[in-house]
Amino acid sequence: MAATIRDVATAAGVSQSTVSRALSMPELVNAATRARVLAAARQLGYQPNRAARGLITGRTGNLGLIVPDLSNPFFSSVVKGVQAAARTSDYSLFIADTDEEASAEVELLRALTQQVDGIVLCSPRSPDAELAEVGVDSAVVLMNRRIDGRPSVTVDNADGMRQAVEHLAALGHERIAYVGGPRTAWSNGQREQGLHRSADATGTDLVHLGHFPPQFEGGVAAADLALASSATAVIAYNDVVALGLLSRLGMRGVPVPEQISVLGCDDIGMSAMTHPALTTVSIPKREAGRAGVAMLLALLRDGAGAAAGASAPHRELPTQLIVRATTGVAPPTDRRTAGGQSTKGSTR
Amino acid sequence: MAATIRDVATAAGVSQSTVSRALSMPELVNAATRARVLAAARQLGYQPNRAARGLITGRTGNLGLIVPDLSNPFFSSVVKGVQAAARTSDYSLFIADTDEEASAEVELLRALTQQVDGIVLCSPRSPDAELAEVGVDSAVVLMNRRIDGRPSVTVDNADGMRQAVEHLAALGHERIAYVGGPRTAWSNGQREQGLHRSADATGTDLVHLGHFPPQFEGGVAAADLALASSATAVIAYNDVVALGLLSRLGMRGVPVPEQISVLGCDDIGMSAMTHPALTTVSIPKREAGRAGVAMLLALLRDGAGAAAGASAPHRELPTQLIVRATTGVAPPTDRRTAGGQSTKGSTR
DNA sequence: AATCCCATTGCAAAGGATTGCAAGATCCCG
DNA sequence: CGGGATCTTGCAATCCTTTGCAATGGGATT
Repeated sequence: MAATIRDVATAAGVSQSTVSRALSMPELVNAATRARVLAAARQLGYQPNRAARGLITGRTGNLGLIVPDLSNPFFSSVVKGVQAAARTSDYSLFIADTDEEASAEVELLRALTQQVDGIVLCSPRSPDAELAEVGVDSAVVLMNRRIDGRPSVTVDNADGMRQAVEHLAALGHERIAYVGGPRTAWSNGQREQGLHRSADATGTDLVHLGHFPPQFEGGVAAADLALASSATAVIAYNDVVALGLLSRLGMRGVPVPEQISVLGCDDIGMSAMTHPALTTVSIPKREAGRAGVAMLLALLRDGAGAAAGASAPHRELPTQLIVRATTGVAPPTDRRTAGGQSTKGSTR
Repeated sequence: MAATIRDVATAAGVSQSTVSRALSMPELVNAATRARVLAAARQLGYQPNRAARGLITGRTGNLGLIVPDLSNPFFSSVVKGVQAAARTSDYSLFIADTDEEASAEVELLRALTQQVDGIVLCSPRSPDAELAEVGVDSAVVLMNRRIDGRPSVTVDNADGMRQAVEHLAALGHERIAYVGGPRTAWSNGQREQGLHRSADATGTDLVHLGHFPPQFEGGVAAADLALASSATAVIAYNDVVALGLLSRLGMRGVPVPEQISVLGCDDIGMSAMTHPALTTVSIPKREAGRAGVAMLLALLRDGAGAAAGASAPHRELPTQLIVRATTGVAPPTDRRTAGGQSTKGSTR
């Protein structure tokens, strides 16, 4: 049905090879011939068949992206960055969502690997060991996860937490609660480390409330624990969780930030729009997506094998605290546990 | 590098054709031979090269999905439905985001068309005419848009609006404002029609506030107009816009639903989580995604050409009003414009 | 004028899988 | 035991491009 290279060749009165060259290595063919070929190609609406090309060149012109949850605004932003970068480089993008299931990751990785030239694996939940054995043959860039010897793009989570803790400490908070994300999320580990270090450095207490699903409901569930912890500030694993916190706090009539300060992470669009607007550690999501693709393409250019060697490229993007309205000066000591009293939980 | 069908053939001591048949038409080959082939294939980790297969069969095993904005929760839900359905049918999915730009649609459609067997085009913003000339060669299922002679999946927007208006009328509202979505969105037109019809039927006034971007900011911008319109209830094009409305109303200190009721559309996850929780017209998003894929696959099975004929399949999914907390009885007449007084705009 | 070079172009071989056709084997029935 | 039907299996063509190699022809050099 569609025009093939033969049709173009016939129409232009040349051989297939000449058509092929006219299109992909223009300097090798005579200007006049090239013009004739291009005209014929345009007129027939010719577009090279990517399957056939892929068959012989061994490259597909496709990239893959695997994320834990497309409906998480953090990931949609990353996706947009990846998408934009892929498109400007003339690559098409396969996107797969694992629904936060670690087992789906390797499976998808395997399924995708043969149809793409490279994969951006975003925030993988699988243990290092499983990840290690996959994707050795195709280029894979890890995002939000660092494994020795593998290319990766990360953000400086620890520094973000440092900014957050210092901000809170400066406001007089002495006891800070952390609502943890998935145990399997590398970035969660990073944040906890940064948190502990900064808490020590500033001499503030850090109470870890546990691990919660990185969703709104997770925050809702954590809110009461936060209140009962007698902390005057809560840092959430991400903004969505922070929104959940805010929601439950509002429901219980706890004024934010008067009684308790709330701080998120990611800076999703929604965060600026709540009341009060959420103070958060901003992550350059789109930029991360773009960087991932850039790294992938560089890998492909230099030969994927080369990168498997000792020096896997790594890029770390900065984070930035955005102070909005959910953080304020710590309440005077006597008011500290006032709001939490309605629940009969201990203050610990 | 990877094992090819030849390797398997050699290992199993049969010809390539036998391997091919053993894998894709098992009943045609002797049980013993088949077992031998399968063993060899498994042992070598053989996976058929999709490009090569696609070259000869003319099918890629891929589907495409085009949406206006991946970061809109409505679309992420649709994506999830499409994704799930595609995966269970062993298709891979290309996803493209047009960033709400109509021109990107045809472009992407064209680019994608050669790499996929079929495309789900979700909520296209392009005019009918442009859409008509594209994708005649590959199967395209329209979603949230109906064009004669083209397969489509839609939801019963008009009925959703009927439910909304009747709900409000029953609560005593006599003047309802509508915050319109993009002029180019088919579903917006449908909603307006349903709105007018139901307003007439119930004898309520309908005031159209104009067209706004289908984002949070759109709702923020529309809130003041709504207040000034002296309507006692506002229906928003979608939930995200409704959230924007709520935010701005909150900022102005207008109590919802005491002074004004707010009603959204889509039922995105967030809607149930706001305070007060948003009354909305729920759309079966995932189901729509699944239905789109199902239709696409049916089309492919029956030969895409056949469907181009007179009877393009169409499926309309129901909508369902979900009453939550942002709608309440209309305020008594004397209070009607009270809250709006702080702005000096007229009550019209 | 003979030689050599270079630019340009065509031939034909991949690349990996599917599939129509035909051949060989097996089996049943008369 | 012969003939036909039924299973199995292999051969070889085909899908569309890319690309190494060779051939052609003209121009420049000696």
